[in-house]
Amino acid sequence: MPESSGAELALLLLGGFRSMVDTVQQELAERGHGGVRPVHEFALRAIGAGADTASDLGRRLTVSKQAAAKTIAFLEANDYVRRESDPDDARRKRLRITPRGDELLTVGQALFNDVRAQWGQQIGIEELEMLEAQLAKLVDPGHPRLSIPGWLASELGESVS
Amino acid sequence: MPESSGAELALLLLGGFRSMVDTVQQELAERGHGGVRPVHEFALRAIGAGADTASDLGRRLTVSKQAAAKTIAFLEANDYVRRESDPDDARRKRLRITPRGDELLTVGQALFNDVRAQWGQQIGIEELEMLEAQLAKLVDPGHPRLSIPGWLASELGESVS
DNA sequence: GCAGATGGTTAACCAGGTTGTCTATCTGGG
DNA sequence: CCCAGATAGACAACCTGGTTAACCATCTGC
Repeated sequence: MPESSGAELALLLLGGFRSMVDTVQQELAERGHGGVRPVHEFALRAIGAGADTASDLGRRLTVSKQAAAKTIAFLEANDYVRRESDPDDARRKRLRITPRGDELLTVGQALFNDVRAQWGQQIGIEELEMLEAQLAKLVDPGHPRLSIPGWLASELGESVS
Repeated sequence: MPESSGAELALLLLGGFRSMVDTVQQELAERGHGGVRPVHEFALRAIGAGADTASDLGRRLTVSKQAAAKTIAFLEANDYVRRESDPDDARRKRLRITPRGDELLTVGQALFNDVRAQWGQQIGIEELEMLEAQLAKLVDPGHPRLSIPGWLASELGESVS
């Protein structure tokens, strides 16, 4: 069997993902957001989409609340979110995105879109859209756990505004 | 337009990769290769392709020789490779794939191809081939890092343990 | 023949996840 | 009204894959 091996396809997909993410990460670093990784941006997006406590964020990311807390710790330490106590429930620490956090989301989104636009130039926008459509057909039929689209696609669609 | 955000595309790529890899990994486990993860298979492939020492493997996977050594340790412990001393260079421990390792490669390849074939049925084989061709155009072939970043590696890990 | 490159090992550490345990705080049924 | 149980969060120990750094043994080239 010649060049079209399934393993190669897998590597292509991973390579594509990495390529996008690496580019965005690097540009982000050059814009004053060094150290930010995709996982942080995704978490921030989930917070923007309504996950206002650590436990809640954990649920949305299908990750333990402790893991979510660690991510939040990073976001707080870097002034992307603030944690303020909830007057209605003393157990909770409500999460609020800071202006800097908003800025990160905006810039991040724009950078991802830039990469995508770049790709569109390389292979043609229509081809790119077809690629997306077909990938969506293949990926969406949800794999059991956290095939990503489930927990993120909705949040990703909407801007944080 | 939420429809075509770059971030979403990135997630689609990741989702596609994960989807393939999860499937293969699961099938592998059912065929007596439990605990094997993509990184192991890729490493084994690299060894098969000529990486016959730990340092060499590290270079091919763009990973430190120490990291490569850890992977090799797993492969050796599970009887996928053997390490034998090199008569021509006492520093080296040459890597040789065992029959079981060969079997893993064969089965793994077949499983990946199965998934790919499945995808071909879902969206049409021609469409799939086009998708591959375009992806290949986009992914820098000179930068084919196989290495999986830590934050992703954990996602690829088995939660069974 | 020796300086320097190279292979391998070990150790300390990091990042992000996990589970388990503990406290404080809500909440609902008797 | 009160206590059992659920929930939020914090902390600790541990796992997995990576990273550097340091070190020894062994080649290699001038």
